[in-house]
Amino acid sequence: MRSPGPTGSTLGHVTLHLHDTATRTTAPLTPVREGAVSLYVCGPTTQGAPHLGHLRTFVAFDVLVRWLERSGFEVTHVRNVTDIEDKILAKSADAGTEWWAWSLRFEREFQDTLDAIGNRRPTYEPRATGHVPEMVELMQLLIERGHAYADGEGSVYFDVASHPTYGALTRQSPEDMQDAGEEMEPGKRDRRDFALWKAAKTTEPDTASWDTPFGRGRPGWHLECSAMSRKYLGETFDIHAGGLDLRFPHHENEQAQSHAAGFGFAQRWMHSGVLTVDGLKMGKSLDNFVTAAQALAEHPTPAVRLALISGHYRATVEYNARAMAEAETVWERFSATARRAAEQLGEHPLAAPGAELAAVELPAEFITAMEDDLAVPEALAVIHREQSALNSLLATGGAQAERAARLGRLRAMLDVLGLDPLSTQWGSGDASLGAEHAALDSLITTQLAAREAARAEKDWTRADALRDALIAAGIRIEDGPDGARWSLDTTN
RNA sequence: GGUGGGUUGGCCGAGAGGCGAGGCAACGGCCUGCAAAGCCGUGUACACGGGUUCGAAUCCCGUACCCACCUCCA
Repeated sequence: MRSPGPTGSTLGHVTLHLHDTATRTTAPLTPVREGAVSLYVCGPTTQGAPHLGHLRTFVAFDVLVRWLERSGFEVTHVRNVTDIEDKILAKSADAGTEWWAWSLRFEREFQDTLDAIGNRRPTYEPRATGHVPEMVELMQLLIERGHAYADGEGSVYFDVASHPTYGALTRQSPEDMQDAGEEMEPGKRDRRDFALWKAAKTTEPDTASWDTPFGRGRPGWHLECSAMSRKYLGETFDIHAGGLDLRFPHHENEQAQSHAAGFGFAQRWMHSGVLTVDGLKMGKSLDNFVTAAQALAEHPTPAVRLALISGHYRATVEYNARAMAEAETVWERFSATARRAAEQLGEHPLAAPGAELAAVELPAEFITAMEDDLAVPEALAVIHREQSALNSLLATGGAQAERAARLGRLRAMLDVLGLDPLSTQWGSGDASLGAEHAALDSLITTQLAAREAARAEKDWTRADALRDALIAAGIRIEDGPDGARWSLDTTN
């Protein structure tokens, strides 16, 4: 285990390089506070169920967090919940539900889904509605500094013209945005100005607005992230991350607010590529999402996770049946190899579900790949090579110490990706020793014994009939030197 | 129109001036009673046209097509 140095993590000459979408360069990570990394990831708006586009982003940055922690950094990971917003109010009203009940329902669904797919939980998950005083304070600061104005009706706007570097993040000049912008509300001075705070509407419930010195209203979308990142990470922090589609307007506006308030704000921006279906972005505007629930019901969960990280985090990833079939096959191979090795190793510590994988030394090529802007596709190539070597060893009965070492390395690398097949999260062996599994094991073992007897008598017809019946029932049979072992065939 | 990203073998997907990443599929071999699993082997691909260079998928110029964002979006 290495420890971070003053300019980032160190391992000989290797240093973590991450791409910064603001400068479009890939450079060494140099944290504000030595040995620690502060990360803000834009979280969900709880207007509906999580879809695969959300998962893609949150899984990508979960891999970042895992790698940072594995590298010895103390990570403070904040992911907000936007629990009040136009669509939440509209949809809950249509459904005849309180907006806060609607929000909480999907907040829980997001949390459950992200737990299910194996993400680590953020350090803090602040809700927008819990930070109204912080937002009011920030608006007052912006007004004092001449970068925001209240319209007297309860709305507060950011004054884009007062902030010369507006557009810097996305390299757009405000002049090019002349005819764009949010709705031209009566109190706005310029169409490009955006709402920090939105005046209460008579059509919206009283519970959806708060009293402020500027009048009664509710948070605009962008202000909350500036207020919450400041509260939990400080005025200057290391990384701000989110989906590529949030770059504009959301991140541009966040940066404008925080910089105009005098904060150092994010030192680096990381954006995950979009997830596509038939070549087009999965998203609200096209209404082409596959919900997380659908995908997880149709495929083994770790295979979904694997499919989402199989392309580099900044590349576009296409979701389709073919890609999923491949991910399932690959996952099944990882899983089978690890289980086979664990069975051979018996009580060895590296075969246990809670093995100390952090103590396992990772292959240099794997580290090099991950340190190079999280090159997961390259890291997977290293994993595949390790897997082949382990399989060869298992077939030829190599030395126990070497088998254990290779299994440890395989698991440790997969664990960085959140895909250790023997973890309590994904382990299907010991973890499923429930009554159903025991009953199934008893029945199948009887069938396999009958097949062995037939094979001993060279009654191939009967032996094959027994095998075919098990396969038809969805049982995978693997013959080995010590007899047959079985597992459930999850690939269809 | 503006700002970015992209086009790699049957499919997916890295790489970024010389060395055939890797995976899935397919085919052959080993193993097997036969299979499955596993292992070994087999693929000279980089949108198109010019240019630079001893050498270009990689750099430069041009062209075509695709995608994202340009105030709802992870």
